[in-house]
Amino acid sequence: MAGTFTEHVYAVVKTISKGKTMTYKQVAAAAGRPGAYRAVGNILNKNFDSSIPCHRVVRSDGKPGGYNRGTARKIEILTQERS
DNA sequence: CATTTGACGCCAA
DNA sequence: TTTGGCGCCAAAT
Repeated sequence: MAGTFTEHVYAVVKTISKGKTMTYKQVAAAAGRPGAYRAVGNILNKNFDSSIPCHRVVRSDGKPGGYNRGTARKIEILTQERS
């Protein structure tokens, strides 16, 4: 079990079911730091692990946000899984 | 060790 | 309703 906030974020994102999406705030809250939604984005940004569906994490505005592999790619994946 | 950055979020104008 | 500015946390430099 990870004791660091970063590891918790990874675990939470991995928990997101296919076709589902969670906001950065929800992920941060689930990780134990509801106010660290900023850090969540920064953590995922540096994360290049394909085992982590970081593309399932979106903004509260409904916008996809960003993606370390290209925002357009993220939108495409989300559209595919959401269908 | 201190400062800046960054895939955000919410409030005020 | 839309735009701008401020605040937050963790990691990188």
